[in-house]
Amino acid sequence: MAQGKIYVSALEVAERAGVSRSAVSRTFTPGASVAPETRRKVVEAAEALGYHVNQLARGLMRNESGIVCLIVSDMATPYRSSLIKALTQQLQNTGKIAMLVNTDRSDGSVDLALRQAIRYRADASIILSGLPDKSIADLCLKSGQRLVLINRNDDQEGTLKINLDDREAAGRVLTAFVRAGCERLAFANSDARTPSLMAREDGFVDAARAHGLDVIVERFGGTTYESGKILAQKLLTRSLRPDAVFCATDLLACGLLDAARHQFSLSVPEDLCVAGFDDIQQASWSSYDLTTFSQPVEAIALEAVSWLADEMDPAVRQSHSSRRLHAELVWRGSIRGG
Amino acid sequence: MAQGKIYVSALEVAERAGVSRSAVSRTFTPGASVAPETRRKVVEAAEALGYHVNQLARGLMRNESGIVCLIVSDMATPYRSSLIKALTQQLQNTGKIAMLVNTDRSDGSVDLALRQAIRYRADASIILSGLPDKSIADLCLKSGQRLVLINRNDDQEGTLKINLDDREAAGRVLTAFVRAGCERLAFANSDARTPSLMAREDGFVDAARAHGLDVIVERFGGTTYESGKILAQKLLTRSLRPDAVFCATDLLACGLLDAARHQFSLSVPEDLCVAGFDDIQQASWSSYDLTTFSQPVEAIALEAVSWLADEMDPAVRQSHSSRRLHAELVWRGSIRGG
DNA sequence: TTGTAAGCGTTATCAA
DNA sequence: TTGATAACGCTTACAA
Repeated sequence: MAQGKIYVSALEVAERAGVSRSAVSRTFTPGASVAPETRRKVVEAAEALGYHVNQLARGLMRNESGIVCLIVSDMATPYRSSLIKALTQQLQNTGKIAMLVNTDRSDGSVDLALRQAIRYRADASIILSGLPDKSIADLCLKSGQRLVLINRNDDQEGTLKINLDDREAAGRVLTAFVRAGCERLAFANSDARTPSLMAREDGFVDAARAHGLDVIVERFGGTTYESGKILAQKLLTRSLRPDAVFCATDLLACGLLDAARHQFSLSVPEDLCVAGFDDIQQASWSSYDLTTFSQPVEAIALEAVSWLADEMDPAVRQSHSSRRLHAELVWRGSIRGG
Repeated sequence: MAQGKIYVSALEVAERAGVSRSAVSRTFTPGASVAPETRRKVVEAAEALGYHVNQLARGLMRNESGIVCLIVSDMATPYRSSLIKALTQQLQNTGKIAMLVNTDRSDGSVDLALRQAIRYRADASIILSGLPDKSIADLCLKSGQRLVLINRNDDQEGTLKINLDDREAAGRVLTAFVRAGCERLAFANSDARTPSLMAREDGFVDAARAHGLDVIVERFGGTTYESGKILAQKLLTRSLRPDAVFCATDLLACGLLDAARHQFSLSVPEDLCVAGFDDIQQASWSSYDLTTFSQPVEAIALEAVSWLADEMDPAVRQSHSSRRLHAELVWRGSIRGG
């Protein structure tokens, strides 16, 4: 039990300033009418006393906590952490504050996180990984909490879904591979089967088929560097070795590249063309120099936060509940003939 | 204004269960005395209604919000994000929840973050970057909010300071360099001059001097990959080229390694030995294979969180207010003769 | 073990 | 513009 928390209250400020507590309240409520002289006295007293509005109480009254809950797994990953950074920053810019909840791969863990969001009466929850149970998501929505899903698709009504044009992006890599003269194509995926990963895979396979080409698909583990190395083993030991691999994420691509060069002594892009997805920092490092797609993290964060800030009636909100953002191809040296 | 948030309250649960609201409250208060039959009725009603305790109201009454504020800059960086992950996880394990505040390099930004922590009546704040103004830190402490400083040193009383044995670690790299037969030593640092970075630098320089060796010190920019590349330019174009560089962080080391190999065509560790600090993921990637020091993130998080959970009177807490953790040398291939 | 009632620090309503 | 007063949803003596 944390003891002895003794913050100064509006009442003390009011007494010191010689005004009513309502005057104090108004002084700290943007847009409330308070005489300049009164405001001055209040501000002075507040500063002298070290007064800070109690957001717990304010949230209770206003029915608006200012809290937005970020629900994430694998948050130490380059892409995830950059998204978290963008989101917290944008939230702060609009006067909100981020609460961060870690989830693991287990099914109920998103639900648990959402329950925590409800307990703290978060104004909204942004889900970066996993998918909540329908019943708990419904509870959030019914309670007036907004829900944003990033890179998942789900038919929940009243939520904002932000996605990329993964399928189309996959088609663009294929074109690049074909132009580079590649013929034996492969796709390296994790076995997680999340919507965005599958969209990249399907998009690539379909586009290849349209060109009359086949794709070797391998899936393994999570979207990690280590999985990338293993996928390299599986792909590069084949009798008909692929000459182009599209990796579902940059992390996979980095692992695959390292294995290709150091274990299989292949030259990139001469012997093997590689593309990734996410444009994490490391993709630009000269050891990788990876051609990839940039995740528009700032744009994603902006979409999410401005949708949250938007005051619109539920009907309108619903009709604007899905955003598709563009993943830009970032040309680097891992595909021939950029 | 978020409208229409309509959560079910304890009163509604009480009515449905046919008990008083205090019975409901007690049911959700661990260790409160309530008859099994009453509890059953309450739990049933709560589940049917989708009731969740309002932490805003509970925090107001109990004078304990359950919120811990994490104050961080450069949170998308590998080391920082892994520390954030460990902290949020451990906090969740003890029933607390993390609030995340982004700071930039500017001076007042930590103060602003701390003010936010005060407004939400956070039980504690953990500062990972920057240093608060004494007056505001005092306000936190006086208000009963606990303060944890990671990798900063400051003489604030009543705060927990967690540090590593940076100086000693630096001495251990020096020994390794000397054993490897290196003679022209260099230290690559950012110009940020934070306590831990300076401790590594000073420790290295002093240890070298004790061996009768000089150290070329270069400082530039932030602790980033790009700075590492620039530092490589500065160090490796010297007429007497260093044959060993200790980099203040792994990110610097990665940049320096890439420049050394790709721009200066040097072999590591044959022509140049390199060591880093932090043991970020990328240090273990085969393109880097960097000898470095591991940041004991889990141990750091554990120290912080258990100190927060500890109920002790202020006097005792003060005498236990500083922890020094050990940074373990992780041997990889960037120094000869491991 | 249970219920009643007071109080936590705010804001919103409504006269003045 | 200002001040009293009633909420907000909860916990916690205190009494039953």
